[in-house]
Amino acid sequence: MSQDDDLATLTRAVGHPARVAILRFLSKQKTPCCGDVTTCIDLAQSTVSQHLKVLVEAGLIERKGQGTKNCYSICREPFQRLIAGIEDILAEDAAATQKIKASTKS
Amino acid sequence: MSQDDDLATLTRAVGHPARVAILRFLSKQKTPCCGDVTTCIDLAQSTVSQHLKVLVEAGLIERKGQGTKNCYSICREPFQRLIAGIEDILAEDAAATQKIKASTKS
DNA sequence: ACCCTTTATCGTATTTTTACGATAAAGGGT
DNA sequence: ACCCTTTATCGTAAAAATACGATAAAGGGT
Repeated sequence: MSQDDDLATLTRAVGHPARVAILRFLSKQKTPCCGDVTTCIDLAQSTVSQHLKVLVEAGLIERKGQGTKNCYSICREPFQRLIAGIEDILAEDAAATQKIKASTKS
Repeated sequence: MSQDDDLATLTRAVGHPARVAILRFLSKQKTPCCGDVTTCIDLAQSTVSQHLKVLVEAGLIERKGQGTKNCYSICREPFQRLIAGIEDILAEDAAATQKIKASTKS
């Protein structure tokens, strides 16, 4: 997977109000189960489960099956990768500016 | 617009490989026009224009109509907002950890 | 004035996303 | 063993995203 695809996958997974809310909730409440999330999100249980699946498949969260109660928790690494990807885009801007400055100076 | 909605809008706008590629290109090449982007992206001109529109509407890039040649450039502020939003989610995690540590200690 | 380039928009088809209810699987408690 | 809770998955309907060609608008050059 290219870097662009990776960043697109990560941002797309975050890119829904319900999923942002879920991520924030997971961050506050450590490893809550699906039901905990559902009561806080005002969406059907199946819909919440689907959003959780999207986040798991993107690698942003992790499922820990504890019997009948599955718990979820945030994975920090992909978020760092996301931030790094955004910063990388902005950095290329800075690099380009640098180049222009250098060539103007000479 | 809530903070969650804002972050969702920003990440959703980034969340497509073509748009990531466009953003990266805009960052390297300062204020290129639509045609410049089109030749680099291998998509129809109308499709590229549509992607540019998505990015403009999210506020991530800016259009500067220079007559028949419209030029685009990156807006840095919303990217910072995006990063801040992600960091905010992770920070709540840290804050929660802090709380747990504090309560365990007392 | 004329043509040519550039690019946004329109119309449209296809695919994907989103949401829900219903159902099934999987344990936990008694 | 039985029921009850929990939750993923299936089926499905509606909405949104994605891509393209065709077209129109808007200047630039001669």
